[in-house]
Amino acid sequence: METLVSVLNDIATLLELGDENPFKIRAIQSAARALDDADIDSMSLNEMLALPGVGKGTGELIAEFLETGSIAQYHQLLEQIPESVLEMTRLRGLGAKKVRSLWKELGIQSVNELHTACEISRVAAFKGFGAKTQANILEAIAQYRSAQDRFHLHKAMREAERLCEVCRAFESIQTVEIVGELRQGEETVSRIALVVCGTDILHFEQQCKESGTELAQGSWEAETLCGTSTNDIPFTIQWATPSVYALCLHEQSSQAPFHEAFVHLRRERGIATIAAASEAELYEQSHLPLIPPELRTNPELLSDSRLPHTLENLISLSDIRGTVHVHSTWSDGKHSIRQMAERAKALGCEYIGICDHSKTAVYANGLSEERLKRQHEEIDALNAENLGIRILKGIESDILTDGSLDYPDSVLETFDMVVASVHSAFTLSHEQMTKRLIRALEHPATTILGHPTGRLLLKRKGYTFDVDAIVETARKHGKVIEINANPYRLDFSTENAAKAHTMGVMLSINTDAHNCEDLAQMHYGVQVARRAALPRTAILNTLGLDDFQQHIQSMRR
DNA sequence: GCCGTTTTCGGCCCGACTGTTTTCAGTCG
Repeated sequence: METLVSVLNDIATLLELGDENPFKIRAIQSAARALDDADIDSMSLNEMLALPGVGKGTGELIAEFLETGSIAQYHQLLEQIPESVLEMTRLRGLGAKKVRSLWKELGIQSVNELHTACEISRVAAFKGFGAKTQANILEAIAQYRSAQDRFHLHKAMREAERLCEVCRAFESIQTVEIVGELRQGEETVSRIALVVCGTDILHFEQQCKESGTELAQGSWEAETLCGTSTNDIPFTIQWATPSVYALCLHEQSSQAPFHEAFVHLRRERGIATIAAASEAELYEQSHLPLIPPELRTNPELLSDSRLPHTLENLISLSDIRGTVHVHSTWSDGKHSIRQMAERAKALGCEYIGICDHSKTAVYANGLSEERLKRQHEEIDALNAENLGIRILKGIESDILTDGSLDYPDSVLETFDMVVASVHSAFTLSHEQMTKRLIRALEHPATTILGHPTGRLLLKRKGYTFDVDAIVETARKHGKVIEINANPYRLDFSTENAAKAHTMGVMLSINTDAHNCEDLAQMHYGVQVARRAALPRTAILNTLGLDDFQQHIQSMRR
């Protein structure tokens, strides 16, 4: 979906492809950046026009977009430059300059043509490019294509919830449930899946047709409506009558082998009926405790003697007592410390750990030692107001290339907690990166290793290092490893989180929120932990304020 | 195109990394 920020950035890229004045391009990009960094959803046009970096020219574009939902200049540019050329700039490692020379001098007009050109080594032979670049392009294309039919959780979830609302408004529908990959907590999803319950399918079909939504364009396959949402995410809506609804929910919210084993077990236990009011009732009929969708993967779980214990202790969102590793306007966040704290409190948190970027992260407005002092004064003042939530002084310290942290020890001592993260030099060797992370974990000031692998889902693989050695170092020094709940990251993964827990390392589920809304993404991280079957005791931020503070203080010794 | 002043033009331009080059252009966070 085109947003104001994405259209402005596309205009800038198109101008760059057309060899416009670089300073003009940068001006548009910096206006787009200013809008992206600001909280524009709650801003008036005049407030947007007052942002630094927004002047007369971009101001007119913004006004046009707000009024018409589009920008004429964008469409004019697309008449001169094919959209498929613009698409090539989405490939990792290819910017507008390289794409322009491929397009203008080699006549390559699309990702497909670029792929062919690489395969016959036409690109490697071209000036400014070489064998390595060609190989990188092929890898970028493979990555791009594999990401094309998958979607980030939060984008699919937003669409799924909207489709649910549409269905809920139909008289023909009694209940609606999101199922499939979203409900099971996959890292990314290929489609949105809903199950709807009702008694009159013809009435439902009719209401879909008349809804004026994407449901009208869908096609029916048996009792399932298939289509594509306005954000180009495929969806399926399965129709179920009340008697089969619960079983249908179960089937659509489980891995196939698990569901088959479940049905088989029911048959073995002589359960003849398929009717049940809910999944809970299905499990009750089967003399089993309710297994949540995240764990419906391995059929062996059904006969696991530890199952009741696992389920009783399984982490859930309501166990979370605090949110640490969040950003504010002091670095690259959209909202102030006060705003973040108030929202966290509304979400039920007892404490919030403000961890803005450290000084090396210049592009993210990282904090100088001087600004840190002022930030700490602000936090002291806010805490003195008794907001009903404790604000902890934290930092997301860059782990420098040699594994050291970003401030001298005298400064590091002033924080309640330190999240240590890698933001640069991703391409160190396996050995060097391992050494780097070990050194960071060995620092007494380090509390949590942030987004440990550095992966960006559908975009970038993590850096390479010895996961076992890092987990072992964390165990040895009593350090905590993050499960970053941001749907672009989900880092540590379920597999790694399970490994860390097995090896005796605590994890912390952190949103890494850069604005108030993202504080509500905690549940994506909780899903990662639930898929790993982690108990609440494995998660640092299930501790209440006093225990949490005691724990992080004891880690320094 | 934006900005700011030594103010209506001229400068803007982080810094690390990569891959291509033999000194630098392009990309990215």
